[in-house]
Amino acid sequence: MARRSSTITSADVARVAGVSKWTVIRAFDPGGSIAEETRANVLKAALELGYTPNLLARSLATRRTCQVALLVDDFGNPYKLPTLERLTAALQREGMTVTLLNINESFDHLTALTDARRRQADAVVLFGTAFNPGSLETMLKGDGPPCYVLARDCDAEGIVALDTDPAPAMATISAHLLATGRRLPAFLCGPRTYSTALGRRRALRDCLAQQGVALAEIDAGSYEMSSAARAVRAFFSQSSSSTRPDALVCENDILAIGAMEVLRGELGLKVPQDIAVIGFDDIEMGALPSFGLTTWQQPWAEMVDLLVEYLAGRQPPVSVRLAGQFIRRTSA
Amino acid sequence: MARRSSTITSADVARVAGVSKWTVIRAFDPGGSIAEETRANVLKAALELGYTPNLLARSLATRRTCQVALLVDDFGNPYKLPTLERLTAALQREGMTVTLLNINESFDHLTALTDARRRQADAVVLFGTAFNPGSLETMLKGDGPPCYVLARDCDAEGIVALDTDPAPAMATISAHLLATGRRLPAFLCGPRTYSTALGRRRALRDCLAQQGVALAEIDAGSYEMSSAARAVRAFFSQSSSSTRPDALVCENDILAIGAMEVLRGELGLKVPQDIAVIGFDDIEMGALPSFGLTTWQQPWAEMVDLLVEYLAGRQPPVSVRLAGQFIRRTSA
DNA sequence: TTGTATGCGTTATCAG
DNA sequence: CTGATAACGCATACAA
Repeated sequence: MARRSSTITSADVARVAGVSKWTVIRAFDPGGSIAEETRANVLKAALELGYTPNLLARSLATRRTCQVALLVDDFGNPYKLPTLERLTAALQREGMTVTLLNINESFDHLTALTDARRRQADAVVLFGTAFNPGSLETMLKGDGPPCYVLARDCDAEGIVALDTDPAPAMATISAHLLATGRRLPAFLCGPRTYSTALGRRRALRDCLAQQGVALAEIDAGSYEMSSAARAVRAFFSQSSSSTRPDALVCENDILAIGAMEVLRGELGLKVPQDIAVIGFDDIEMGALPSFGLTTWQQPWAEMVDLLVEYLAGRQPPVSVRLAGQFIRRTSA
Repeated sequence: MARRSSTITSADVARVAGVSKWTVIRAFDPGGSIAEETRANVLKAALELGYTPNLLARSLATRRTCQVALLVDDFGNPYKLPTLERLTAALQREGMTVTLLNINESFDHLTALTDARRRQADAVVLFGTAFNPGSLETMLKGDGPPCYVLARDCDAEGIVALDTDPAPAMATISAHLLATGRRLPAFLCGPRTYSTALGRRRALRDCLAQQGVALAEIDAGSYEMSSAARAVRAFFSQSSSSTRPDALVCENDILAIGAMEVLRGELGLKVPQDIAVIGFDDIEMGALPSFGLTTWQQPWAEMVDLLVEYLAGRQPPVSVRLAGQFIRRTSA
């Protein structure tokens, strides 16, 4: 193979330092048995030449890349950004780095998982993506990196999921609604393919049913504010004043804000007087005085930190469902 | 070196298919000269064994990783998310993948650039990060991957920057303000270390000065809404009714919204009657009826698409300053 | 069309 | 403590 690159390698440094290339490598190994004087010489030569170890070659030999493949598909939800920020920062502190894989129509889970395998990623993290647990299981069959699911539940075999438990959240929300006199609650959910939609809705419905209260259901079909606006507009224009919901619980904050804009801006309803609005996630936007969105805070920091413990190998990976916290503001 | 892994390699497939490992590799090379029958056999064996080429080994040999290191530091600005989405999607379409590097106190540009070099990234993209052009130049000295700067200007040697030109933006905004009778404009900017702060402010000041109008300056110090709120609160509480600004141009939409919340919610001012508010970026939130933020849209799609052309090697990389577009809503 | 030798830059292991 | 040899899995050039 023709040498057509000018990359500086350990052999180059070795030549300059007057040692063998293995000694050069030892100089870069914190625990390498090497004389201090030799190491100093090598490091000096390395600095002169601008040498830096090639991680590709290292990974090939050690079978560790220190890279985590992160699969994301809903870029419309702003909560992803702070979570991404915390996750990347924490992993970088551990010497690991994140490869971001955007899941969409032309790049599905299988493609992404294959890419992660071919790149020898140390682990794969599915961050809030919509997936079919069954097909995921078959995709992960055989060898391949360990797989973690963040912010979504998943009972597939051998997959560790870190999720927010909908039960306490919806129990609290239900109690709050009933305590504040709401009797005609509705639930606004996004795409049906997301398990969170089902989980949260069912949890809320069950809680309300125990008190003899029914839950109306509105389908936005996606997690976009405009979809929420459209769905709310359609639903409320068809409901008479006696059947009109007096509370709207939304699958996430984005939907809640999209709904609120229509309720207040177009339908002239007052929040919370005419209708209570509750979200889920606790995104920054919801905290603005203009919205004052009452919501359920997902324990992002906790989830991310725990995930990093797993990835760093400090704790044995176990699926968990964390609680989160009720954030009461002015919208309910 | 002991063989301690169960990774399936081309040799394994070769054994099953009854050919040499080089033939296996040819089967996975779209342009490889190989008999159709042989290829079919090999692919069948590969499928059985679950073989997939090891990109690490390939990259080591070809000296191409098809990985782009993306350096990001301001995770507080929601516009990053859609841009990230478009960039990753476009690159994945080109067979490239993004490694996300979070720049912060404990992981600076030098660390990130070194990591990118060690990992043999094909290119480095600085996405709206605050950096010192001088030190960047020295860091990039020598070999190393080509470096691109997205959403920020940069005249460092050998660096290609894709940016929004502040001149036409501020000319338009200035004209709009004057045409709508504003005479006491102020500019709200984020951290001083960001070149956009200086560029936009200076451009606006120059335009206004030509018409004999002075520009007051408010310093938020960071890109957080709370900082904007604090700065606006402080500034307006000190200004008398005759010196109070009648227009507030903000370095970005986040600052604009933070400011608006205080202006309307705390100071009881009407937007745009009492004061016009203008942002920069055009984030989704600003388009909500509750804000109706008039702003300057950065041409994200254009910038990203052009960057991808460069990265894919279809166009010779050249620094550009794109125009963008005035988005007039209700706030000014 | 197929097989062979050699190189990519590192790590692991062993000999001195 | 240092040097040497074999591996990691694939690509390239060349020979058959």
